[in-house]
Amino acid sequence: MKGTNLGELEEIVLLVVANLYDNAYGILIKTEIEEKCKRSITISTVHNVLQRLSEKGYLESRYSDPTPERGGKRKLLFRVTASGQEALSISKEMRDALWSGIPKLAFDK
Amino acid sequence: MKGTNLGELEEIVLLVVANLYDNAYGILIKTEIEEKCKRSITISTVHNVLQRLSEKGYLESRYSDPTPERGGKRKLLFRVTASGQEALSISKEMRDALWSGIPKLAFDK
DNA sequence: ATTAAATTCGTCTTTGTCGAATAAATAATA
DNA sequence: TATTATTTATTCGACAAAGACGAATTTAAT
Repeated sequence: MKGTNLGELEEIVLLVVANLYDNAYGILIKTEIEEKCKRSITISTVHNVLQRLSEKGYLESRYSDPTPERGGKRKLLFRVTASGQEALSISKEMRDALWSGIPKLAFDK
Repeated sequence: MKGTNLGELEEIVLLVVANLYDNAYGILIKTEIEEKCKRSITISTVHNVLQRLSEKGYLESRYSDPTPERGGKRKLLFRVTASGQEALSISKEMRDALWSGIPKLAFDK
C-alpha cells in the first residue's frame, strides 16, 4: 500500500473501535478482536496498529481519568474520525461490489 | 499475518479472480482491479500476489494455449480453490458481523 | 531483427507481530 | 509511613510477512 489503503488488520481494529464506541482502549480492543474474530493477537500488536491509524488520521484519542482500582491507570481512549469512517465505507462498498459480481458457477463444484 | 490471514490485496485479487471466472490471468486481473477498485497497480504486483496466493493453496493455475495474435503467448490462468473460497467466506462473515455491531451513534458525530 | 503480450526476478517500503521495557495506580508489610 | 510488591496500561525496538515497482526474460507474430 502506498499509504492510502487500509491494511487487513488496520480495518479490523478500526471496526472494533467503532463497535466499542465510547470505551475503546488497548486491552479491551485486544480481547474484542480475539472473541469476535477468533484470532489471537498481542497487546503490543494492537497498540502498534492503533498508533499507525492515528498517524493516518483515521483515529483520534484522549486520556481517560484513572480509575480507583488496583492498577487503574488512565487509559488512552480511541474514536474513529470522519476520515476513518470514510475509509471503512469505501473499503466495504468496494468489497460488496466485488462479491455481487461473482457468478454462481465460480463457487459451485 | 502469521501466514494464515488474507492480506488486503490478496483478498481483492482472490475476489477478482472469482469474478473473472474462466479467464483470470495477470493483465486482465490488473485492469479489472484498476476499474473495479479505482486504484492503480502494476502488473508485477499482481503477479506477485497471484504467486503467493497459489503457494497458500488459495489459487490453482494452468496454462492456456497460445493465441494466434501478435505476442499471443500462452497465459497462466487462475482459479479459486475450495480453500480459497473458504478463506474469502470467513473473511466476509467476520467483517459483516463487525459492521452489524456498530452502534448508530458511533458514526454520527 | 523487431514488436507485442506475458510472466519472472530482485529490491525496497509498508504492515503485521511480538517480547521486553516503562509508567502509574493500588495493596501489602516492616 | 516509607518502601516494596502487584496489577493494569502503554511505549520501544526488532524482525517477518505482505505490498509495490522497475527491469529482465520468454514466446509468439510481424
